[in-house]
Amino acid sequence: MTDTVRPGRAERVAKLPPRERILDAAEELFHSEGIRGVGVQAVADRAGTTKAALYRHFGTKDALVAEWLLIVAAEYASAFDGIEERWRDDPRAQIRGVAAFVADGLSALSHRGCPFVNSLAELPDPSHPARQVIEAHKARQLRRLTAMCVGAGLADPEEAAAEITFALEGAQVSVQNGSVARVGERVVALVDAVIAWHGP
Amino acid sequence: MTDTVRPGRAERVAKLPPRERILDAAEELFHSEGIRGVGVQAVADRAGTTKAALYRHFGTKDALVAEWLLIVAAEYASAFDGIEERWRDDPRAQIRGVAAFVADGLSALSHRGCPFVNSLAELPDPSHPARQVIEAHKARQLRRLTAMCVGAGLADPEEAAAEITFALEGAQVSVQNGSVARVGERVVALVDAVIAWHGP
DNA sequence: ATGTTACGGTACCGACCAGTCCCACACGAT
DNA sequence: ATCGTGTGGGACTGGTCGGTACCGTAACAT
Repeated sequence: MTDTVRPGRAERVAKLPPRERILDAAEELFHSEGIRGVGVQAVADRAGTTKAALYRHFGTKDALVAEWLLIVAAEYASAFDGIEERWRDDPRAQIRGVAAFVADGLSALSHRGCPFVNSLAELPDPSHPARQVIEAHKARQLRRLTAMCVGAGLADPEEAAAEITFALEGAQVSVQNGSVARVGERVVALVDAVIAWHGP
Repeated sequence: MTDTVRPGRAERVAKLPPRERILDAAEELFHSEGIRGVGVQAVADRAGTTKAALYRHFGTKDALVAEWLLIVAAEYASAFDGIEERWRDDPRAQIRGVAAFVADGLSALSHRGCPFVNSLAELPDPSHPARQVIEAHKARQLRRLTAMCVGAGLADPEEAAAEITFALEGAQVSVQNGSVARVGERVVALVDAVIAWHGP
């Protein structure tokens, strides 16, 4: 009775090559359970493949972690692209769009915070291959935010971008421990205030 | 020649009872290497004692983690006490004092961020004994910050306290990845701006 | 002197870890 | 038909993990 035509989870993604399935599984498990809390066997199992295939493609757990974060960084970057595209000549609205994007991400159920921040907490070794991915992503994000602040004509764009970064990161952290309520609205309000504060 | 009178690290703290030495070792190792990255054997070694003694006192690694965080929370609380005492009838200065306190903590070399946030990233299990310690601490800190905002006569103290919390948490996160410069000054500036923004 | 207690030391357990190896099978190209 | 390649399956290694049990001893109270 279990072998009906209804495709199970493993079969739904069975059409993708093993490499993509492994990355999907890593995405899900690393984010929800933590990197060190997930063994490569568990990743291979959820991907419907084996450890051998995993090591054939990535060579190392650390490399898999780095590649996973690289994909997440690309997703963030394309979200930024969409925001810049949508409010093409209104940098102020772009900044608000970024804040709204983060606020939306907060409502994801059982939110575990920013994958980069969590990974940073789990990987204290500065030579870990994932570290440069994280730092590059954060630096790039700050650069884009700074460019938006420049475009918005803010008096001190670097300062404003830094403060907005604090707000966004802080909101993602605060949503993990349930102390602060209505985090989404409040981070948007704070970013708005920062824009107004530095505005022309 | 190695058994001179110069006391080694183990002897410097040898006067403290084993329980305190274990907690000191846990503090150091858990914070710098991460909870899951440190074995109980390593904690016992650095404490100059044995795993047996560690388990006699704490029963479980998880319990040791919880007790460590309890101590850190108490240290934060007493720092808040000192700040409230120092600017006894100037709540606005108290808030700035909190921001300066956090900013000072950022300059600690090889800063690994807030132990509570890092632990949260490492302990996704909501039933972990350390989780309630973390949540209680964060809630308490927000409550005290809100009280300061009330005392300062801010228009919307809950909102202001939440935004200040975002700023402080975000600064601690941002200092881990070196993307943002001058984090200390900037978080103080942001908190100042929030006060002014909500102020009467 | 005697008993109690906490201590340091160590051997040990079962479980899990990252990583390796070999095998049988399905496929596509020639 | 044959070959090479990537695959899923599983056994295996060496090491580390959290946690337990046992022992001899030093400190202290009585």
